[in-house]
Amino acid sequence: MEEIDKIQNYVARHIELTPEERDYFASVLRVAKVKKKQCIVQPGFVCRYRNYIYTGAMRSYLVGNDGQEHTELLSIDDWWITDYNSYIYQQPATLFVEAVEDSVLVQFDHQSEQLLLKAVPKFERFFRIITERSLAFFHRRMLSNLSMTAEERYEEFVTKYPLIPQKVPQYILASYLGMSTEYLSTLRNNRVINKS
Amino acid sequence: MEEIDKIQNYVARHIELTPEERDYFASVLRVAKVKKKQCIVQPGFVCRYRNYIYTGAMRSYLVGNDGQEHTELLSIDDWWITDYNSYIYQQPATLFVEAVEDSVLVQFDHQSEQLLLKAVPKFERFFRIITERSLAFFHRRMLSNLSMTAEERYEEFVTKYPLIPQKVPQYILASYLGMSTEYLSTLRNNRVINKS
DNA sequence: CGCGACGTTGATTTGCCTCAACGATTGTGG
DNA sequence: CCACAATCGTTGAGGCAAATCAACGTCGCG
Repeated sequence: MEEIDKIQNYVARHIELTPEERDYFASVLRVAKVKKKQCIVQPGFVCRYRNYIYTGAMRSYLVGNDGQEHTELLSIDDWWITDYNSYIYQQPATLFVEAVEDSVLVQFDHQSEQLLLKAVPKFERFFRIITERSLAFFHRRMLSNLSMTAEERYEEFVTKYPLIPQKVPQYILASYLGMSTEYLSTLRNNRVINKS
Repeated sequence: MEEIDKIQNYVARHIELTPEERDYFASVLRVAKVKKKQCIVQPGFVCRYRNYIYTGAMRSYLVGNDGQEHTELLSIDDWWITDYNSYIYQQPATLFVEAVEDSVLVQFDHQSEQLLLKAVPKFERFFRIITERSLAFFHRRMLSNLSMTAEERYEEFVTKYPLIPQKVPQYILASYLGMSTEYLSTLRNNRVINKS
């Protein structure tokens, strides 16, 4: 299957596997297709899967006490998504994980991941590396949120990730960047005026 | 040395080492003592070390374009600190890493860490686990910053980490929580009034 | 065609910042 | 051991970035 091939290539960029190891790895994977707006994780239920996005776009978000949605992570092809705290500690989720558009995922379930790590310790290295990169990403985002204004965060986002705003409705982008939909809307219009 | 013993115990909680592996590990470590206000990392220089805090308290912070300090991470004994992006990619730092009080650190330099990973692959597992936890922590902090008010973040912080506010001056706490010193000060006083 | 999802716009409000001045505490050199 | 200067916290006045509220336009889809 092409979905499995793609993630095999992804893994091969970081560690070298024997054909047997590749086969074993493939055997623990599972492909899932989700429709736009469908949720694969909900608060209160333990999150079973770490999801590699083959195609599509997903997001994880929290519904606050005030009823507002706050997007924790926006993720597109060749990236990952899950309720991270729920997945690694196997505790009830606090987030929704939802398809922003029709998507195809490759899923790792938690128990198989543990078995895989025992059987093929090279995967420790694989997960170390991708976790380090994800952490470095979150460090950068944290700094942006602490030190930049709403407008600067928006500008930074569209220049760093020009593909995402094309796929994602603005109310989601706004909730990811930590501002209201209305404010993002006025920012975008001021922007057009300033540029001309 | 007791500093080395402590980190050996820390490691032993996650992986089992042979005596030879323990000795090799100890040989790549280095103990550093830093005085309050001393910086061990500065913008523009590549960050050489990952630091385990034996005793003391450290922080990493960014000086924004406006000249304001934004504390990325506050860390005390038995935790870690570094300019993460600088360390793992070995690129020039953007942060200061400073001692909040006199501290004793156990330092891993980047090159030795790579050699250690080759020589003793079990450490892949060790770093995977601590990186996962750190990432989970950042996910939670991200959500707090997106969904909570300044007052709620302060309340959460003092109940979760009651030890830290005792060690850390308020202007640092404020810059960690993403608010001004003055505002944190008024929050604390309103709080006293409301409780009585 | 009609409804729901999404984006926009303007008026008003507010959480938090900035600025400025003033105590309190700490530490340091003479 | 004291005097003086930093460093740190507090308080209040005023201001601004961004939220909220409300109403309306538009598009896509069942």
